[in-house]
Amino acid sequence: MTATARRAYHHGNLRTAALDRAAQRAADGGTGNLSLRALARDLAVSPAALYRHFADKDALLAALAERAVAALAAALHAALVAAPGADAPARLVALGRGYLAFARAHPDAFRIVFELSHGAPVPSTNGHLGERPAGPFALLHDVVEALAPPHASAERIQRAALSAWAFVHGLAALERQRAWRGDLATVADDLLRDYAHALAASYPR
Amino acid sequence: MTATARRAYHHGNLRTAALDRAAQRAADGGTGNLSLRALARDLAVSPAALYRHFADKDALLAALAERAVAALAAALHAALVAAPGADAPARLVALGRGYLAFARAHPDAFRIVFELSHGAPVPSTNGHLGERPAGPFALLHDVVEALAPPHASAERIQRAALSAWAFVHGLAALERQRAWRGDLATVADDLLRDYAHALAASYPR
DNA sequence: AATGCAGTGTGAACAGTGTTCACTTTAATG
DNA sequence: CATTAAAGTGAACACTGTTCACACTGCATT
Repeated sequence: MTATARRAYHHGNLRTAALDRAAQRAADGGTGNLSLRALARDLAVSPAALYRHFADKDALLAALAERAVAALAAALHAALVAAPGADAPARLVALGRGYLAFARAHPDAFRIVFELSHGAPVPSTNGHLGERPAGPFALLHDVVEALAPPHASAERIQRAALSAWAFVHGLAALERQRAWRGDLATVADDLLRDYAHALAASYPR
Repeated sequence: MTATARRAYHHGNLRTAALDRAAQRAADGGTGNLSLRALARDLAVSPAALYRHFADKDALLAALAERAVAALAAALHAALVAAPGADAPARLVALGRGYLAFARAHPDAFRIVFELSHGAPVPSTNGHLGERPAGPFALLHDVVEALAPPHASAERIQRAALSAWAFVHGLAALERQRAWRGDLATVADDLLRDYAHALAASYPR
């Protein structure tokens, strides 16, 4: 936004170019195959040049993770928008499907969001997932809230949202490592529906 | 088991010594800080020596993962044994607690099991998690089966077990990255109980 | 308009890495 | 005892992340 984001001196806005290329390079080959020197080579730039924009390789990865979080949020939002008239359970299912689809389509982005190489603090769900949620988790929280009766306590909703997140995230993680012979995708879809209905049914009591 | 496992020539059973040291080194500092050369230095051995026992660094990591899977299975088994007279839901909760406790106590081992550096095939739950389960998943499968009524189809049990695994795994993953302010541990425990009861309640229908 | 000056990029260097290769040592086996 | 295959060595190669003194660039100030 300052002067950095618009145009640069020699190269013409490195940083974003570096991030683009890095994301592209991570897409095939994984995060492990990402080397600063190779990246610099791709950009026809000295290896040291990158250090004017990223303090560290981890900083580069962190910036990449930030982008990935935004992309995930956008994907989830799109999934909700694509199902406009649906009731709350259906919206929850749509959200879960979007989550799984994102994890499937961008495994590298998904991975980098949820496991910053050195186990760093991690923005994870963007901002702390605890109280006033923001980012991807906010969408889930809202849907879960809509699913709950009006008298449901905030804490209960919070917990339900966390539970749902854990469930879908677990499915994504298991699916990513092919821990199920045959396509776990369709099974996951069924489980997703079951979960949403079970959650909805759990409230009247 | 052949001659390798018992005793070695010069060093006295490298490989296991290397794995021990590697596990210990991964315990503090993470898998990323694990370097073959440093490992060789620790063992007072030439870097090339390790290549007589591991084709690759990834092979070393894979062997480490294999160990971790066994350790996880042992931990889960111990968790079950520690709750002898409990009914099925309580046993399921015990299993989940054991899983989370393991992920907490050995984050490195947990991580290496579920994300082999380069996204390799991954033994994950030991053998394929699909049909006749073996390893850690087998324990879960049995408990879920005990929870279900006799007329429940094998497929349904299979799915329920997968669902439970995904849920607990998701909790572990979220907890590992502190995606919840305050201790997610106690909340996770509650959610675990809720889940077990909800699963049990879902059957009569 | 000339002059600073901070923002960018360079090139060379350092330490450390995974991996290979020809070589020597070792212990068991015929 | 001689052979042989396993086990370990040392040097080398091609990389990597990171740093440093330096050179360039364009904006702002005098």
